[in-house]
Amino acid sequence: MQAVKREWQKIVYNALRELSQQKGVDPENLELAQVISETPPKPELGDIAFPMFPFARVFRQSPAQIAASLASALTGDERIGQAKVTQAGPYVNVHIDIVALTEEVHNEINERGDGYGENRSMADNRTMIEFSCPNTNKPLHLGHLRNDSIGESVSRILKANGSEVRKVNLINDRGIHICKSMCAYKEFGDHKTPESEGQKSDHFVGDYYVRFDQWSKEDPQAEAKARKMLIDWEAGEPGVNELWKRMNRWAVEGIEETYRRTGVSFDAVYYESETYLAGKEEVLKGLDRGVFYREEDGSVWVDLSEIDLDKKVLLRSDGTSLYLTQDIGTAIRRHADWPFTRMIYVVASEQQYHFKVLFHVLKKLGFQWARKLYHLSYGMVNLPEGKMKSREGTVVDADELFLQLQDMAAEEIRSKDREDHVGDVEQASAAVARAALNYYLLQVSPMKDMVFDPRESISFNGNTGPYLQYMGARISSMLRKYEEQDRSEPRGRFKAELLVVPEERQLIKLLASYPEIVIRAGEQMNPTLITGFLYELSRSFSKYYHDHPILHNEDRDLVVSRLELAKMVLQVLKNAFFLVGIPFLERM
RNA sequence: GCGUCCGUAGCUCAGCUGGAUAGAGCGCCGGACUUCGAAUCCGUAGGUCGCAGGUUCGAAUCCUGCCGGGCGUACCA
Repeated sequence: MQAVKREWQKIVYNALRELSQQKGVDPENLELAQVISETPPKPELGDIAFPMFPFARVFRQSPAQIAASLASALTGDERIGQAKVTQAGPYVNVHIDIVALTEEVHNEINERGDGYGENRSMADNRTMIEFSCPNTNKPLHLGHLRNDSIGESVSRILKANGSEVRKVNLINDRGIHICKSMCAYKEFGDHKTPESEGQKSDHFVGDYYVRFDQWSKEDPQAEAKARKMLIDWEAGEPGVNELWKRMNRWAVEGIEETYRRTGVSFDAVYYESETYLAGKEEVLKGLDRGVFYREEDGSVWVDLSEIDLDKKVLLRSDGTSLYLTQDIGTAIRRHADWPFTRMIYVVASEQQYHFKVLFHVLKKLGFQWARKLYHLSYGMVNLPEGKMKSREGTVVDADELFLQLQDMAAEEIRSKDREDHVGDVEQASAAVARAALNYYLLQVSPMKDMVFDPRESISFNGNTGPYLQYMGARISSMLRKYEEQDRSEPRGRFKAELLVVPEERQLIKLLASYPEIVIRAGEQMNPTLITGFLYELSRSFSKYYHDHPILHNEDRDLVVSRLELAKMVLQVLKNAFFLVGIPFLERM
């Protein structure tokens, strides 16, 4: 569709130049960039619109007059082929040759299949993208789910644009908060295990983190014990190390199970316990080179006045490192492991300051790639009742939420008497839950805070993931019906010129625009463009097949032509589904 | 205080590089199943696009100021 627009932009531009010569206006006053293409507000008006406002001055004519001259000049011109050009007020409207476009899109989608929409615009990119980054003291919550959805989706979108992509996770497996759950387990664990308690292992660990909180309120010694444990851990004390390994394994295994559930994966996993010392070394090197300075108490600082910020500690007075220090080490190590052309951090907006500082420090250290670091920040997820607060226990647990959605989906399948049709109810309901979750989370621009309404997200009416899946399942169902039909009848042939109703025209244009949507989503790193497109395509098709029978037609050619259109829609739905983590279902 | 992001219908959100009467979903009210699965479709009502200026032929969109809100501004992560 973009190609068609560009082509018309040139035709209109050339026609304008010719017109200018007739009027005795210097054509050099006209620029191609001034010829802006738009979409008319109503499809009856045309497919592409060119406003004539910018040319009123040079022509010393009203935009409407220019539009009228241009439309009549182009009408009958052989350059426009089967298309039509009309004037509507100050606009020149083009009614494109839809049959040609239909044939083109049909060929394109059939040839490229799952690859339709992919392009090579980012072919020279090696993108590393970090997301999720859980702590090993508690299970994932709703905030992580938004992070994961965005990270996974953006990764897929960048890949679709030709970039090489490496998804990395950074597991925060050390520090005082990890020691707290360990301490509580040591105190109250009584050799229990997730197996003995029949509990998901990360939840098992998380419960001890909560237990520590209670404990520290009753016993002032608790905090001291945790601090002591951190020192022992850093010293490599065997008993502590043993406990740490055990509990981390439980936490990580549980979290990985959640990833499998929600459809998230990584190409590489980093552990802070393995990289935190590297940061310290880098800071000390920077200190030697005079990039940083040392205070009297021994702490190491960076002066941020160059970026209008204050100053920041990089190493504590006792020599231990901080979050920022670790991230410095991790970044350097990652670039050494896999030299990227750019790196994206998917992290909540509350850490904007942190990344501003981190990127600046890396630049100061002289790393060229530091200018290619990007913080993809996203807003908070709130509940209809208000904010999630861990202290008040209003944090929505990821597993709990997912299972709740899955139950609702299963209930819906049962209430519609569809168990026999879907086969494995559990699998189908899990797929529906995934669609509901990912679509709901990716519908909102990442930057914005959002409200997650569990009830609305699990609703199967309206603008939801399950609705989109339903569209895919319905088309699949039609295709099956057609295959089951009596084969003795002669099959029809696909004829683009039979697809003439407005809804078909609309669908063709949507299908043709998909590749440019993928490009824009990639440039902006914004899955919203894909979710918006998906909804529009689904709604258009839904209305279309509701009003226009596909299989029930006398004309066999029309049946095949409409069926081919349905197949195209299905293919594009599938392709876009993949980019936003909606599982495709043949039946539901 | 400073930094940063946000402020569009009762609620949740779209709105491409500024362009023709600002769009969806939910909710409300009212229609459509002897025909491809009604998890659907159609229609009605509902908006001074926070406020005030500015740039422009034209502003929800760009600029400035104000008002309201989120987040940050730790030798926490």
